[in-house]
Amino acid sequence: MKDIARDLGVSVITVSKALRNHSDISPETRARVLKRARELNYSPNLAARALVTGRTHLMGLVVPDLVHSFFAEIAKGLSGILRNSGYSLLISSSEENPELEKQAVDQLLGRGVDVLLVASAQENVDAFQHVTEKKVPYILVDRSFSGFAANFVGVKDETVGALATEHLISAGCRTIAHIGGTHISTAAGRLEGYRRTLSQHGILVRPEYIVSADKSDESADNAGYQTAMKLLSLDLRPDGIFCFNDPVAIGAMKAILESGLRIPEDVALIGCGNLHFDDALRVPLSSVDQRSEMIGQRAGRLAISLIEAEFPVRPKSIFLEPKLVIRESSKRPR
Amino acid sequence: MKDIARDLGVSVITVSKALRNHSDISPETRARVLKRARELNYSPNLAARALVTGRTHLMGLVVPDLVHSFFAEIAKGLSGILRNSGYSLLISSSEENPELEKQAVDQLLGRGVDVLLVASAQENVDAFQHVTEKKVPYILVDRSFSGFAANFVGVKDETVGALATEHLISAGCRTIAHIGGTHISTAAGRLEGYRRTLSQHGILVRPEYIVSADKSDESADNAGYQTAMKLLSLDLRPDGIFCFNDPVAIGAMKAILESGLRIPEDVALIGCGNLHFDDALRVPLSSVDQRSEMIGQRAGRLAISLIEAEFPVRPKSIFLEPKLVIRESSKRPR
DNA sequence: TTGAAAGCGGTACCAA
DNA sequence: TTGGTACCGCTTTCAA
Repeated sequence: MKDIARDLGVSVITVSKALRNHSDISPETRARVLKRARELNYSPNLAARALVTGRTHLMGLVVPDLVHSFFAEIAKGLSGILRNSGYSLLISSSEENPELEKQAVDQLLGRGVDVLLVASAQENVDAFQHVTEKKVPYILVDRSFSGFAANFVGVKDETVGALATEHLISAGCRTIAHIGGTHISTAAGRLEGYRRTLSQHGILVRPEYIVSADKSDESADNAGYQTAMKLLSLDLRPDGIFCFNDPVAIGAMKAILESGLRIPEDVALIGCGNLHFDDALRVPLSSVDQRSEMIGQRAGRLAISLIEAEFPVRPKSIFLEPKLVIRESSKRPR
Repeated sequence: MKDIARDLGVSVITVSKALRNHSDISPETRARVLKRARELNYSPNLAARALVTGRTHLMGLVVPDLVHSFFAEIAKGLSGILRNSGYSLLISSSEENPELEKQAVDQLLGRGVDVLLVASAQENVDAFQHVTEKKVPYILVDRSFSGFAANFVGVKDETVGALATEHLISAGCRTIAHIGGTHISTAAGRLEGYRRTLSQHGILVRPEYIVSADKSDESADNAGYQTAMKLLSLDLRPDGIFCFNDPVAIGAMKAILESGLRIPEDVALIGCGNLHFDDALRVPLSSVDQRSEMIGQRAGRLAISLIEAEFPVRPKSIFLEPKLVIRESSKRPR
């Protein structure tokens, strides 16, 4: 900037203003500045700008697992919105570990991100009080905390659970099990949708049909495999299994087939997330699409609006409509 | 910092030094400073620090596709190494588009990243001259440019191609086709390995067996599907197909099965990347593992060493050993 | 329409 | 071992 100013015989301030399209600069001065800036291949020092404006133009995203393509798709959607917005994206993975998530959030806050987006692995909301104190706006993505008002983008998990369960029922299943997750809102919501739908259809909700794939010490598909095996060994074997996500469903698929059972004839199967390769699985997997990429996009737009809001705004929840995707794993002959 | 200094009756400089474990501060002063800093929940303004030191402690990673789990795993490995290192990771996706990649790189350079890691979608190395000028160290990941000396972490693609082809031959295939990619080093290297191995075994390299899945206008699996269909309609149908990555192989798998052929009896299939869910596919897919997560880890360590090097160091290539993973898709009865 | 002065929150250099 | 001064590169406020 100094160089440009010197070369043109104007002040640094003038250059600064011209570069940012400030109103009170004559068109010709601006043109000259822009020209020289291009010639010198100038690009502003964002750290310096951040120091004085207090805005870093950095966004932080924390996901439980980058390799789970559901979250990768969210990141992709977000990344697309941010392109050409002037914002850069810091991504951290918590590995589904609440403690690591806290560290990641702290690191991002220390970085001075303008906004934080988190698909949280926390069991409760305590960790976010801390974020609120720092006055950094944040958005919960995919996973929320019941009874806690915060910006949120995702689907209504009860609807997800209801859609999946309803579908299994209409496919002729009557003994429907559910493999859920632990501690997180998505698990609770989907379970609730499952329960409600069964009840509405006058189907008994059996406690032994509700199990959770605890993946604290193993991968999701492994957990799904183990859990499904238990379900299949019950006296009254379920004829349909609704899994709270696709990786778990993949594990369950393996368990069912290894037990010599057919999908969907003996056991119908449905997951959540509609991963890109669901179609190419051993048995193409039915799933509830959660609009993962769209979640990222909407979250990105909301994030920008939050940053640019003059005053703190009331938390806003954006609910996307989940969509049933039916594939072989649940197409039962009537 | 000012507050701490005031509270303790020392200078800001003393605080600064104490906080950074600078040698010439008395242990007791340091202890007092640390204590007060903790009480005040102080965290340094990284933008300010970056401004004066010229180091942002930011790393930039550009990948062609976040949703392709091969790259997600690289990001995961990298992210793991960076945890607690004081570095944060900016991630951008180029969507396999050279132009978008350039933009992403420029944005990251503008951000002042201390180092850049790129799995490049460029056809040639021109775009990196630009990076070199900025004197920002960078590492090519997975994909390199032939004859261009740069830091690199990945596998030797010729070995990958050789491993896969060798395996198909030993599985009894004699008419082996290859679905490659376009313009990038990995595609060229794997093709070369394929050629060389066939020749070594005295098998004719037929041009009509070498096709490329151009995914400029469609997804990789779709491209794989289309391309495989062409191969299957040849007069002399191949009895084995080596695909240059797993998404393409998934498309090819679909094509083969839809054509009423069996895998591996009629056509054996192998891909590259060893994606996590290869095991759960319609036909479990043989693949060459490229140690994706390890690539991320090694790249991360190299990146840190590059930043901390006093003097520019000679570019270093780290080659990991690819590993054959045999699954149903290539287990042919002898 | 332009520019001077001040300062954002730190750190480096050198003197005390 | 401690601290003063200057400055990193930019923006904001206000005066010219």
